[in-house]
Amino acid sequence: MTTDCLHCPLRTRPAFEKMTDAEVSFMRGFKVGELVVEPRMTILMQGSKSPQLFTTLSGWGIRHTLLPDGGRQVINFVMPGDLIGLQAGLLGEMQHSVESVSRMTLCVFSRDNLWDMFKNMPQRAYDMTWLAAREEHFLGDLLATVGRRTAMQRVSWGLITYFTRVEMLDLLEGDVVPMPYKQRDLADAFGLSLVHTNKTIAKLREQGIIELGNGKLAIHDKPTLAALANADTESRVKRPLL
Amino acid sequence: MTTDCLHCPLRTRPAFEKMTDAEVSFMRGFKVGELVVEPRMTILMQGSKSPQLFTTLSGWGIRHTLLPDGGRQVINFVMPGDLIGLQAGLLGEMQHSVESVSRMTLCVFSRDNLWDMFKNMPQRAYDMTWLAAREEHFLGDLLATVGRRTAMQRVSWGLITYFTRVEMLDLLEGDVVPMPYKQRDLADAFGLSLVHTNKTIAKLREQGIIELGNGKLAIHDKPTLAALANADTESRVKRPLL
DNA sequence: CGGAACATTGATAGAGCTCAAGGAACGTGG
DNA sequence: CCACGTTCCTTGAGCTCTATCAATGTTCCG
Repeated sequence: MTTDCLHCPLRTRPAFEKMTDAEVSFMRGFKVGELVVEPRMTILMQGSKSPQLFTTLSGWGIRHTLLPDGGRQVINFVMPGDLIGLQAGLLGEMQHSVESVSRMTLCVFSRDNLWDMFKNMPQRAYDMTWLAAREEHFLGDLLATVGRRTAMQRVSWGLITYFTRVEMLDLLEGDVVPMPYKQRDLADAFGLSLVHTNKTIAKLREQGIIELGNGKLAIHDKPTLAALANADTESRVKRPLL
Repeated sequence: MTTDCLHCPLRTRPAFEKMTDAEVSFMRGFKVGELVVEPRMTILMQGSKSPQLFTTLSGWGIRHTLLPDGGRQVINFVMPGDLIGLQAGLLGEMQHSVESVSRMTLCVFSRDNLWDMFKNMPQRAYDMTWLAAREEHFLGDLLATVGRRTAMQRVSWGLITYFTRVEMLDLLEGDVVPMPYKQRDLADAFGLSLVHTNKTIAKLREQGIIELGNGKLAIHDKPTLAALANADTESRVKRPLL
């Protein structure tokens, strides 16, 4: 029992651009199935040649790189509406792994149909490239954070950025958003040790700026957190959904 | 006096995929001009809405982000054949700046013709998306380096990666490649201070592993450098040229 | 010859890491 | 319903890697 694109629960959310009827019907054909994965499973493996791409229908995941010596760098957090596997689809091989954090439901697309899309539905192809460019933008921001910010700035920046992304998905309740990620995940994203991440979070908590725990993140004092982050405010534009 | 795509000096290099006649003639129409910039000039400014994309015909540049407090994170090194301004072309606004390091010659494309390309030359559109995915891959690797490697690993990884990229452009002479970037640029790429970068390079030099200076980089002992880098070997595939 | 840009080196301090131990929350089985 | 294991979070102590500060050297150009 899979979700028909016609009744896609994501499509109508404010974060996403409107889709034309032609696009929706194309996507119905593009979608070859649905995949449900349990928490902490590997969806795509670094180095693998997956024949499939996915769009996250529900749930939370992580994209990360594994270094030869066992180190782990989180590349991005995966949320509903996010496309994954573009690298495998285009380059032929994943350069990082994708794992589920919560239970996830994924729309499955076949790599073989990608070229069809470029040929027959250029609007969708354009959207896909748009998403790739946006992904690159995110990565650049994270790189600047990890390369040039202090621990306090990294954590502040990371939490604000995360908060804003989730907020746009309409998952905000008061000043609280879901936070399924563990401190281990955050540390690996910010390029910090687990211990130091924990201590930095503790400082923010003591000052009453945030609350974090039990699968929730609350930001009580956003202006202060933003100031600590040494960041410009993100522009919020609608994005296409694939 | 601009270069006709028909006689493009890059197209035939081993790093790039063959182009069909139809593609070449399309590119001739796509190219609206040529731009020459002197060293250390800003080509695209963070936050600007450039109406143009560029492909580097010759010369060397840098993509970097500027933080509000003055910090600078180098995102990537720009070499001949590299496409720049994709973000401005698609997202409408640059998220990082691009500056020249040496004198550069750039092929100029108009953003307005991008959609034409997706509509009428899907093969080229596909190639562009391929490039975007590859760029994302580079960024992910750099992120993992900056986030999870020690200073010695970062410098080793950075020099090897740089060397390999340049090598593929057919610019290798013995074990020497051009290195127009200053230690300041390297430090900002690796997320290290200038002083510490200098001292780390000095160590590699003392051990006879590399030579660096006077606009050249020589790698005398690649296996040792690779071991120090804690990295897997990069796969070398041909890439499209836009 | 003087100045600018870049590279090098030494001294010192501090941010963040590692190690280690304990606490809290939660599910499972007896 | 309690004991126990597992996973995650928290806190303290000590140390190391890297940043910062400061000075000197080098190269090149006008």
